[in-house]
Amino acid sequence: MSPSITLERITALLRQKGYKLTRQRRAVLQVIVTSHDHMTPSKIHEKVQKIDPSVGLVTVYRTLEILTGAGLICRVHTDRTSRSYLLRRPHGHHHHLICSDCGRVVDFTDCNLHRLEKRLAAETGFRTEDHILEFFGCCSLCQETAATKEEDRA
Amino acid sequence: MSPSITLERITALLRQKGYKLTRQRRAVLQVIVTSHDHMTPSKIHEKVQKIDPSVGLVTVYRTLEILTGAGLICRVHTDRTSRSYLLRRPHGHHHHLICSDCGRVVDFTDCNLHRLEKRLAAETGFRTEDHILEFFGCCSLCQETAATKEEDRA
DNA sequence: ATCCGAATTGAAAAGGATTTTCAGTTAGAT
DNA sequence: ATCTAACTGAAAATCCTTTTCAATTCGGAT
Ligand SMILES: [Mn+2]
Ligand SMILES: [Mn+2]
Ligand SMILES: [Zn+2]
Ligand SMILES: [Zn+2]
Repeated sequence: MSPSITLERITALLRQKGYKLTRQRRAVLQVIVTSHDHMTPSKIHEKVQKIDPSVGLVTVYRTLEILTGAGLICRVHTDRTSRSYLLRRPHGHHHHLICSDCGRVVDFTDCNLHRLEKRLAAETGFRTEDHILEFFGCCSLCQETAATKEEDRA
Repeated sequence: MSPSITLERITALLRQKGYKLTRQRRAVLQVIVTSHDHMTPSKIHEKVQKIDPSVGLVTVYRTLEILTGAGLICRVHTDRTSRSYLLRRPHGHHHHLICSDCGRVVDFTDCNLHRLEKRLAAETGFRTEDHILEFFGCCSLCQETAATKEEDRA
């Protein structure tokens, strides 16, 4: 079992990489660590401003770039125009189950695409090096909520 | 074997849907039908202008929207900021093998993710409804090119 | 072949996301 | 406490995409 990603662990890693731990960065980190949803830079900024209204959107962008470079956050792939980020919880290769209702993301690590990759290589001559895989749907919490509403109506 | 997607077939379908077949739209269609690469609106515009320099970028965007609505083109999911489109060759649900060297896209239809979806539903309670799956790598042509260069050096 | 009206067009402006610039501020080593 | 490179916010610049609007064009009706 790998250790969970805590604020302390992240700040230690950033400090180790030579980054300063500013008031602004702490606020951005706090927002990201305490959320299970994927969030756009703008949404993160909105939440950060509740902690510290003086933090600018540009600083959010800059912090997200650092965190991406350090492998501490993931981007989720959606059809939206703006990017969307999330704390990287599993350390290695993994994928996301994204709730279309609430934005919650559940991670999974075992995608088992080797067989498919091998078949495609044989059929098309294509040598695969990487892949994107994201599932969209409804998380268990939102299913419960929907079920409860259904009951109330009865 | 489903019939191949020809320019005639597409224009017939658009006309049937009540769209006018303008000079500009014909140019955009020609560019898309004759390419196996995914292309950004800007790249498409560039190619369209070689056929007809008077066509504006805005018209390319508008035509892409119509073609998307009619299910005649696909978007590919990459890390780039701008969108990228491609003629939709398989009719139904399918995915892409995208060459990182030349941009060529090879389609495949049989993703076989049902088992994985079932396992994830059992493990996480998540009910999946849709997914994105794209492979990145090197197409057979670019592998040959690379191999030839390697030989020449010897 | 000509006419007509709605659909379509290009140019320009607006919009939205992200990046760059720059002068002032600050974290953290000494 | 001092110092300096790293960091910051505001504003401007860049991209990509959409909207607006007056002029043009397609294609059905004459
Ligand atoms: Mn992730
Ligand atoms: Mn496709
Ligand atoms: Zn949910
Ligand atoms: Zn290639």
